Amino acid sequence: MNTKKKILDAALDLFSEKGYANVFVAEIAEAVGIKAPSLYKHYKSKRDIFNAIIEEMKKNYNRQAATLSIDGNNAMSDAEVFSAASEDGLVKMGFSLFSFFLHDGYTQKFRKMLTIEQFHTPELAELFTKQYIDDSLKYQSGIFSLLCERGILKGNNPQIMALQFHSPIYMLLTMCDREPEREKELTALLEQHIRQFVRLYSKGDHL
Amino acid sequence: MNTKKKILDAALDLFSEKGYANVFVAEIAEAVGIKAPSLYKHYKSKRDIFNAIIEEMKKNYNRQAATLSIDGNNAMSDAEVFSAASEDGLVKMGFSLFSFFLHDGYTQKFRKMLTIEQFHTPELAELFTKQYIDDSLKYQSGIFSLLCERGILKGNNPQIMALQFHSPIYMLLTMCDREPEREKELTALLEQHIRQFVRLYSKGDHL
DNA sequence: AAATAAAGCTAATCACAATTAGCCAAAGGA
DNA sequence: TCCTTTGGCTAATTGTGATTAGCTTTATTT
Repeated sequence: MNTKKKILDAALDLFSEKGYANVFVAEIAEAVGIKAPSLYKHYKSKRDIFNAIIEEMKKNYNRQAATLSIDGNNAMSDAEVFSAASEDGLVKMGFSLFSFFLHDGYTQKFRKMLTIEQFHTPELAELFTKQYIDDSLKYQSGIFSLLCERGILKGNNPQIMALQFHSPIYMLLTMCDREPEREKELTALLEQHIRQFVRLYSKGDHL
Repeated sequence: MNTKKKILDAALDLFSEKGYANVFVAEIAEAVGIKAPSLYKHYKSKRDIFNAIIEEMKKNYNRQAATLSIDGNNAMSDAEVFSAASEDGLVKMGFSLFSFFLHDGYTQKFRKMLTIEQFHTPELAELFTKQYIDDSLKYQSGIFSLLCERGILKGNNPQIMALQFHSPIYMLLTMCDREPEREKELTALLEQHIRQFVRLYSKGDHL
């Protein structure tokens, strides 16, 4: 039931592995358990399926962003500040971010699909940068800004702190996307990065 | 003259913008100034052109890597150590790396092409990670290792230092690939990142 | 229960794009 | 100069893969 949704899932699955142009509508149909022409009862073209995926993922993202205020437009609760205040707290935060992005099926597939299709239109390029970089940086800037204000970390440029915190995580993530068998090794690096980061920005610490 | 080479150039140009599957052989031919069937006097198929690009770029890369010992297997000269020792030295090094990768035509096009095609085969995924991440990290680890040994920087984990130095640079690079109009803004961030990085790893510095 | 809509199927169609056939002109070595 | 190779062209060929036509069945509405 709900074939329309199943089509999107199957298509995302295939697009994320092979790219839009290398997927046949017949493949999508087969994955759903119907024949190719039947797809056209639900979507008017292959492109239309692709666009629907984008719209759906945008919607999800914006919903998430609104509740988590991940788009950087909102303050943190005291509980959140507290949990990010310690080295272990930041490790936990980094890991959960990393793990979610890496293992959540939709998130990973959508990221891979956008990676492949990002140069196809400027809109996709912007979406990519917004979702995976700019918004994350804004959100984390907010956190670091608070941590500095409260004297928990030193530093006067939260934006750069966010860049330095986030980009290694993101890089390790994309490496796992390409070579999943390296996950263990790369997770170890992730932890070392975060611990080092905290020590660097801790007051009076000498590494 | 040397149509064979011109074909590779034109193909790389197109593949890097639209991806392999979205480029017609007729387009490549037109860019070269010949008709599609004439291409087959030089390469036996479209795929063959793609493979030739990969081989050519691999060769170039290995040549470069050998002379620069960028693959991390070689020591630095004293002059290089010296030039990397100061804040301005590292800024310069980061900028020249960034600028080369961003503006060198072949380098940028090849990176974009690999980005699009990376999930097509495991070989391409490995090539991507090797060229743009692992080798850079090894190389920079070597540098930071030296700088630490000589007491110029503090820190005991050159690999993580390299990760923290390199990944923001790489992230800003990919952002410029997607949205070239942001180059100025992103270059400013690059400089701030490097200066901050040096201060963090400087002995007895208080940000 | 009749009527209509929704969703599936098989069998075309249609378009397009890679590749091959076969011809011709220029280049260059014997 | 003749012969062969090289690289180009036009005109097929071929395969394929998205989409449409038109029919059937199932579900929904009245």
